[in-house]
Amino acid sequence: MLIEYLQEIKKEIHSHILKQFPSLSLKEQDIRLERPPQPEWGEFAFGCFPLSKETKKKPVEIAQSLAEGFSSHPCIESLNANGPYLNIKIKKSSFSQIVCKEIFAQKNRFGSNSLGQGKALMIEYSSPNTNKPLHIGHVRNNLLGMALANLLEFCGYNVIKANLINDRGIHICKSMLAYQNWGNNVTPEQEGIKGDHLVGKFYVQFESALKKEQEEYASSQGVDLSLFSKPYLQGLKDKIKETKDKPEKERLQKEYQNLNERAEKWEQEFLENSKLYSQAMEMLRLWEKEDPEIRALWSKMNSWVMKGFEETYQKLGCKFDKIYRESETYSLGKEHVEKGLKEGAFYRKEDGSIWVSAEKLQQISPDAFKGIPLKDKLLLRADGTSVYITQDIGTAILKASDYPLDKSLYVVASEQNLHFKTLFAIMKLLRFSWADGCYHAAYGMVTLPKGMGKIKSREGTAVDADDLIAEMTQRAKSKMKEENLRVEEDKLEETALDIALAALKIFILQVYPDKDIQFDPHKVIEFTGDTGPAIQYSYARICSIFRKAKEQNKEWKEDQLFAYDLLSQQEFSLIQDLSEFPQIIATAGESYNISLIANYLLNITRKYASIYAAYPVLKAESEQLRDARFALAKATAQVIQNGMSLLGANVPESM
RNA sequence: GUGCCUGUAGCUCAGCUGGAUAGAGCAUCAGACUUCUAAUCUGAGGGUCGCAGGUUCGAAUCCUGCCAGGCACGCCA
Repeated sequence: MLIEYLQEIKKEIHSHILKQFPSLSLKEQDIRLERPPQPEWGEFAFGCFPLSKETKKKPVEIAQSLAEGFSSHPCIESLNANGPYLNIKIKKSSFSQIVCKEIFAQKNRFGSNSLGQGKALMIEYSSPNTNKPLHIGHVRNNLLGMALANLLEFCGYNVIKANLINDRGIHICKSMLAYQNWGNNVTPEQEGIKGDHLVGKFYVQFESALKKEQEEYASSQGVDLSLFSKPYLQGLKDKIKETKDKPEKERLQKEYQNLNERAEKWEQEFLENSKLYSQAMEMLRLWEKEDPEIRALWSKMNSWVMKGFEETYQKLGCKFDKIYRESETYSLGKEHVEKGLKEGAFYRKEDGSIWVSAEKLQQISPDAFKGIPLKDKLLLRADGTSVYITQDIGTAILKASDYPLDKSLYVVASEQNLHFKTLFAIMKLLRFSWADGCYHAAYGMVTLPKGMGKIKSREGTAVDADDLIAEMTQRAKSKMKEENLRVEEDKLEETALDIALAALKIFILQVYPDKDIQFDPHKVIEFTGDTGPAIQYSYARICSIFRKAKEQNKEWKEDQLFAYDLLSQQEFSLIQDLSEFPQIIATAGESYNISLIANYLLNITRKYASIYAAYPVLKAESEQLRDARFALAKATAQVIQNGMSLLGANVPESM
């Protein structure tokens, strides 16, 4: 077994050190083996720095003396000193044998572990609003969520994938109102477009009508709207920064503050006078009162949207075990807020609204709120209607009562960091034992390049998920036709989609989750270089080798001892990379960091491509060498497949 | 203003639990298809790791301060 083998090497190094320096307090688990920068130097390296203090010798001397004093060991070929490092050369043949044998034996389980054995974990992701179609920002969420779910399942957790549908609120009513006003009772079927796109159209229509109304109102009041606009205010901000003259700077700052306040006030005033907005609010009230007509429209439009989402989910490979709807959880949230009030966790203001105090939050989670000048948080309005966090409280409690959860992950953008800190603290205040298992798996935004503003559906700057996938699939298809077409006609569509999705998934998942991703809608996601298709390409070429081998009657069976010692340094180095896959998975699983896997796959793909060009399998100089290369190819393909499947990407056998 | 995140090659990103000469891809230039799939490979050029201090035998990595960008601080969701 691989783990035992690596342990054995550590053990030997440890005991070898103690032989020379018996008085050391060094423990076996303190031995950290690294990988030398040059493969020729060896497979592992031990830096002698930590021994220097106790032995009162220089690391260089220690390495020297350790190398000289070594005789032999079944796994270790030789020890060499190189400066302060003790470089270890192992018996490559037996190591390769162990690695490949393990991969062949475990197949698609290779790399898995039992980190989460016996633990139930819920992962909530996607969580869409039912008023507009999914865009590139949602795609990042969906891909991260699905990949995390796969990864954690691979790490032994019993994973429950949940989706919380945001199907209630003023934004939903906006689309509904637009449909009622201008929709002429059209259906997605009549229009021939997906339901989410149709509803999204009405949402945009509402927003532009509202904007028009706003402009009209402004001119009737003699207000210059351009002074309140984002670009103008931003320009003023930039000017303040540039201004050196103090009095002038202060004057500008005052002007900025003044304008900001006026803008806010005016916005408020407009909404109070807006016919459209008050219609939408009236609709929300009717919805809360369960007005049958409004509820019927709501159900109809929601089902259109959900049907549209399901199509997109299916393409992206997103699956869910449990669907929660905000419309079904917010009243439970209200109940628990009332309960918390009775138990003294919250307090009630004179107007009847219910709050949690900043002090209580700070007390229960001091670390989370360290240094933050926290304000009291509203949990329930005076009129008894719920706010955003009310329904999240309800949903969290419902989740834990539906399943006995050890961990509960929320895949939500990092802009909501404070919200989740607050939510989790409230759960602790309500003394739920599972509150400590809650974790916000945050990720950065998908942004447009500088000067292009923000991604916003209602302003039409969003990159639509369906459009993007369709366009990429089209490009993959023409690319395949451009090459020698190696794919059967009936598999063309499917393969093109696989390639497009792999490109999209690797593009997004290779980036460290905390980082923002800059996405230029005018540039395409590439298919060449360090991309998803490159990983698939390596896999397809390996499959091709085995197909050709079969045609040429070159038999190969994996359950043999191969002459791995004939392999080149470069090839052996790849075997060592493959042996590290389980460790990558474990680290990724512990830190919820998907990008480690994507980058690992790109790394081994690059190495394999180089090996592919330099070391032919079928035309190897000897049969023994050929068989060893078969083994390496097979093992590489298996690891690529395992890694890609965690990222939710398919690997076609030809492309 | 306060807090969190980010700053590495022209561009997009790895590396960050301190360790050997800071790595890829794209773009640029020069090579390689009668060869297991050229969506590839080989090579070249390209870096004050935001800046300044500190800790250390050793810092892209840890600490402090500053600078720049993003986000949050709503009876919006």
